[in-house]
Amino acid sequence: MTSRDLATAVGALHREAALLYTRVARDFQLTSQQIQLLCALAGEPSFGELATALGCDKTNVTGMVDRLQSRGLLTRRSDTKDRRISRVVLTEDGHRLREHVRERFAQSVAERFSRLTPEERSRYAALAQALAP
Amino acid sequence: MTSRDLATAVGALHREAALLYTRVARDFQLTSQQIQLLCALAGEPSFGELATALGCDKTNVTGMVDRLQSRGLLTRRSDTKDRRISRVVLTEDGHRLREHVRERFAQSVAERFSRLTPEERSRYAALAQALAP
DNA sequence: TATTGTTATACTCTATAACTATA
DNA sequence: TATAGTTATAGAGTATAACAATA
Repeated sequence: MTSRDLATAVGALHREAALLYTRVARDFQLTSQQIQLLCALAGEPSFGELATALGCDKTNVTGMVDRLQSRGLLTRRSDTKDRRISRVVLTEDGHRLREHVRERFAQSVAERFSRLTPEERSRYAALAQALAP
Repeated sequence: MTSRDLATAVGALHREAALLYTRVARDFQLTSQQIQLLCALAGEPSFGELATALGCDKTNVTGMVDRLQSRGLLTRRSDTKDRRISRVVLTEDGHRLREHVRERFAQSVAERFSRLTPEERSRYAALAQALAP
């Protein structure tokens, strides 16, 4: 498999996943970026850590957290050691919603991959070979 | 591999690809969505076909095409059979740029996957198994 | 009547620069 | 001085509703 073929397969899988994220997000009245922020919350990350995980600037995280906080899904907590740092904490509602989102996304992925055309299947099989050691 | 594990791996690959797209796009002074529109241009799609391929509303395609057209990368062409339909055509500059973008993205993907940590590699290997027939 | 692309509107995401409060 | 989060700003992506041209 050439690097171009690998890139094509990765691009196809990326678009596929993006469509699923968008659909799931809409079902929950959220944006795709918002459910990705929720699912990226491991522990209690700082704003900077969230920005790195999401691949965007830290200035954007402020607004995204604002909007999710105003919906009661998460809160800010001051770091006890370094008072410059704010940490993002899921509320109970946030935990519940994230669990539902993950479950729904997993269902969507499973369903989508069970309905691949032969062409799509062979493309992903080639991707699988390239990824395997 | 459970459907949750599959979804986790797909999500990780999606985020990985998104970061690569963003970086490549910035190198060409474009947005991630713009290079995805360019790369999604197979033949001479209508606006509606583009919207479906990109997973967004047709109303957004108008603006995205406007911006790329003002940079000389593509043009509109009226369908000869149905005058309601406009088709999007890459210019010569557009073809050249798309080729460079694809090459750069392929390089980025190849380089990224050559530097996976053992943990990442095993996660993707599990994904590969789930994707293989 | 239905469909295609467009416009208007409102909201979200995004990066850059300048600011504050902490370190 | 340097860093973390914020604000202001500008541009781009997004969906909904309403519209003109065409079928």
